[in-house]
Amino acid sequence: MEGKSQKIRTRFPPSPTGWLHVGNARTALFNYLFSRHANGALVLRIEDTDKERSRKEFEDDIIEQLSWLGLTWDELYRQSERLEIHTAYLRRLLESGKAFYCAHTKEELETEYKRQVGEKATPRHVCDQRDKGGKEGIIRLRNDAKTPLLFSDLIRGDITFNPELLGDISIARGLESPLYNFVVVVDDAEMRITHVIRGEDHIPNTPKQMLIQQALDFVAPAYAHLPLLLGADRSKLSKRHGGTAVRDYHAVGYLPEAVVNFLALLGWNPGTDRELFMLEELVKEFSLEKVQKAGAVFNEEKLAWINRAYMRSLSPEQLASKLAPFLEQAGKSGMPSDVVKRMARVEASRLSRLKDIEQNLAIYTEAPAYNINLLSWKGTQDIAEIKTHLAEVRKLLRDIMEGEFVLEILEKILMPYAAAHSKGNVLWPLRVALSGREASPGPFEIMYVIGKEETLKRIDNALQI
RNA sequence: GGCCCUAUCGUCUAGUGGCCUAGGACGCAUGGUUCUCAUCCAUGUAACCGGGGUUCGAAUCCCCGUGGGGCCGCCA
Repeated sequence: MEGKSQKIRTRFPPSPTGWLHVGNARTALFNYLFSRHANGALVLRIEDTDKERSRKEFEDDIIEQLSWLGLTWDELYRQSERLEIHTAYLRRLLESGKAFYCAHTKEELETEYKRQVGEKATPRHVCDQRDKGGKEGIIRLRNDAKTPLLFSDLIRGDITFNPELLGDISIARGLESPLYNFVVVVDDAEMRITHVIRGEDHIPNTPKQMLIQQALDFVAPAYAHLPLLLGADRSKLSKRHGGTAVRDYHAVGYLPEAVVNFLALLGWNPGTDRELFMLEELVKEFSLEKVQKAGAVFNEEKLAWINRAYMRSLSPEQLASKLAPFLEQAGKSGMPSDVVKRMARVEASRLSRLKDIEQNLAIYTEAPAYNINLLSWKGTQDIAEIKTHLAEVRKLLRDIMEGEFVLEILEKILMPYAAAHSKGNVLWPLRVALSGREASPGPFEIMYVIGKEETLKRIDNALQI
């Protein structure tokens, strides 16, 4: 049968009150994967009803990071631009008597709250001023519901709440200032959202939103509550766990493909042993049935491993161009592009993140200074022997043409000599002469990157010691 | 405290009653390749929270504990 079913529509509703959080990015990703998989639409909704805390730069960051990750959306809304709609629905509720102005002061509510907590009762506010017809104070939804509220979560199954524990739900500070639970319900309905996929921390909001839906005669969307992203201590991932902003990972040179891949694997699995997936492949494989119920610890080691895998799959040219911004940051934007390309080839297996290039950068950009004792392999060689080997190597290198100064040829020409004198005796001093370091890429690799002229210069420097 | 969610190696997870002496990956350890570092390869390390049921048979189903988490705003 031809499906008459409505098109699937999901939404991602961040509030622009901070840099885009990785947990939110994952929620966005799952919404993206679910809707794209079903050929549906994704709505990006900026929830900026809190004027005090919302900032344009955070909204810009949300857009920038989502774009960086390769996530796209079909419609964009700003809640602040929809006030008339919200106010109209608020009026409707007020006029029908389903909502009322609650005149209790903050102090009174606080006293009530403390009393309830003291009595070990559920904190809630059942207003005794409902029918006073007041025109001031916050607007609450009249909640007389007695029968259990049930919804069937796509990930967790049936979840039931006792509505009597909710009290009269606050839905607005006033006609012009609607609150979260109310706005979400109105916007989801207005935007014809079919599936609400959000963090598990929203489960307690769901019954409140259902009550509002009922008052407004809206059909409830399907719900899927995702497991939370956790810190190492297994509590909800937050700023105190360190880098939680997508931009932080962006800034140190994680590849967007790696971040997406890693985030997808947090709380979801393909049902096979495969671990590396590009975004399009995730779209194809994704299903809510494979989503985990328990929280997942955000483990940067695994992210780094995935990132290395993606970086190694890049060609030297591709890696070089991704490295460019980081070289600029390190003040080395003047490096010739062919040198950068060769460096990319050599460093590819040594980087976890693009920014790590800083660690070895000096090897390629400046002649080394080092302790003369370091030139001796395992401390067994004397200066004379070291110089003999370096001089011999220099002779061999001198006859190689500029254009043939590549890994394969360098190795072919020098290895026989090195092997004849026990490799370490030749290669260690050579490598130290070139790098000045105890640990570094190999001598052939360094020579390949810095070229013939610089190579000879560095050997000469060592010879003069 | 109340309500709700949840529970397999340190971490991410496979497992939907027998194929499980529980598989993969990250990490870690050891060995190999190797002038050092890294890569790569091999091997190893390590888990079904506890107790009751149900069943011929439970990691898998049920119950009760316990642990962990989330939420209890005139924030979202």
